[in-house]
Amino acid sequence: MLSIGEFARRGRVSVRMLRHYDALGLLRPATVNASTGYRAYEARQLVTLNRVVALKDLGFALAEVKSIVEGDLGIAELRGMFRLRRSQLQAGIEAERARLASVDARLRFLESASALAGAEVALKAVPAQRVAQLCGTAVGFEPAAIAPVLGPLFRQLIDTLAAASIPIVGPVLALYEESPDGDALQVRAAMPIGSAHLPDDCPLATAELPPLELAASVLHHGPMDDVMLTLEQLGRWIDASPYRSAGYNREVYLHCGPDRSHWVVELQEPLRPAETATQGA
Amino acid sequence: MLSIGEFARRGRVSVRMLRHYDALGLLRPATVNASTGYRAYEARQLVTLNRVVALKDLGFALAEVKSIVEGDLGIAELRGMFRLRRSQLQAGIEAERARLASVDARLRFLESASALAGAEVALKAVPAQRVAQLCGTAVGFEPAAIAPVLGPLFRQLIDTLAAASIPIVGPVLALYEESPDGDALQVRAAMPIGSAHLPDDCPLATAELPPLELAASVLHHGPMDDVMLTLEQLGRWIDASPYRSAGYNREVYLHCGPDRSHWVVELQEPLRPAETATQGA
DNA sequence: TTGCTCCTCACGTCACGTGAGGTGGC
DNA sequence: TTGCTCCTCACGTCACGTGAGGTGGC
Repeated sequence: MLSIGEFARRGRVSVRMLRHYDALGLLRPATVNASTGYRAYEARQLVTLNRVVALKDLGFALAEVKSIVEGDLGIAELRGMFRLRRSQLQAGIEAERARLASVDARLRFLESASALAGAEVALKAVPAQRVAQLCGTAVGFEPAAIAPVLGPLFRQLIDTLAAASIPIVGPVLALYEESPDGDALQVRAAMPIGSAHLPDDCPLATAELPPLELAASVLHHGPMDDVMLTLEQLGRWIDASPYRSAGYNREVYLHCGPDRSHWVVELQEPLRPAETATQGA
Repeated sequence: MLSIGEFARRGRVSVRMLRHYDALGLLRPATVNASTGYRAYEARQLVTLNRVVALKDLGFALAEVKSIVEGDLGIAELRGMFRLRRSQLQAGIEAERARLASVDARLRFLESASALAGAEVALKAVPAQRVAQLCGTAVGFEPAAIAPVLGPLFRQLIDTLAAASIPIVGPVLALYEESPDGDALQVRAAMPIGSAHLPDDCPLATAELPPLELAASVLHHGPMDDVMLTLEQLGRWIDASPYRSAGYNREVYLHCGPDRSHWVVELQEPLRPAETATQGA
């Protein structure tokens, strides 16, 4: 028989953990002294303790560990628990990898001199353009919600124009508007087509994009997942300028080949002078 | 100005989170109605909210998020935080991968018929053997603590015997004993050498391994990281038998090539009859 | 008046860590 | 008597979720 301290040392766990497992009914001491309350464990209980620790280390909650070690689960239920845990682990690894990629992007950003100066933000005017366009709706405002909407729109737009032999006169654009209920984002994919005429059976709409009298322009390099970093830089530049944002920014896809890390996208944020600013929502 | 409900919907967060961020001083509403306590946010605060959410999603604690968004960190400190987070993420991914491998091993184990029957556990007697041996100390009892100790011992043992041209008469063994203070594990790598004579300058010791009059034997297939599963199976078999464990098991490395998933290791657990059993610690 | 939104406590979550305050055996 | 180990509360951790109980504007 081992005292709780001995048992804890042998099992490489804390005394507090053993008391906790006792309280949960997960691992009860073999005997408890009725007068002193001292717990006593048998050496063979180390096997159970090791199982508990191993299962806990796999990420099971103690309630799950309890049902597993108590052996009142059928083989099918056991398999179910482990399969569930496996899929959770896989999903967790994927999520962590995405986080790591994002942290890496921020580090690259911090280490590039551009992050310090923000020197490439420039004021410009954007002329009106005639475009062929397609619309969609994204459920969120973040890049991960927009990409799966915008991607297919771009593809359909390009394929349709190519099939109709419409000449393209500039890089493809993305434009955003709030949806009426304010909960979603209207996404617009647009391609400049000059004065070209669309065939009657064409599923695309034409539109006249209004000019931007005054816009802040900056180039984003890399995958659009990281565009928030460049947008933050743009936001800081605008905050320090005598202007304020006057709406959602346009995206001009200057270079978008198969390697997403080499994309170049111009962000054009419409501006208005600060004195009359009422922040566009 | 937006009510807390509006702001929460736009920012895709809960109202409770906004109140929490207010309480922490992480994101204060632009104004608070002095009589009603109603919070009011400006639309431009959505930018800050999005930064907060993005940083939180990267796994930063709210206190860290606060110091980052407040901008009172130098570029070096920022870099330090992101580098730390990166290494934490990398370590976390590695740990999750190890867990996943372990869960997979358990699933394979559950799905193999052997897990159900445990039929290959057998009683046997192990004769005495003369061995050359090397000893080491592992800081823990788990496979991950033992492997880095045992591996080099095996390699040194095999290399030394080969250099001395000592013929080997059986598979290599591992034996375990508790260290005197009970906190660590003595690890012994042993190679049967029959009656061969070791040269005087040989760093190896010879020893006579005592026989095991009665042992439970089972084969473990796969990497030793998963040996606990087979040991559990062995433990259940012994529990159901009229015997009890009488010490640490020996490991006989029958097949241990470069592909660890094809290893075959016999586990030999010394037994004594249950009636006289006092569990050897 | 009925809904709806807003408010402030305050408890619960999860697996313990960490004292506080006290007791029992060498 | 002094250490050492053991005991039982009970609060703190972290980022909120979830009521409870109440108020203000349409």
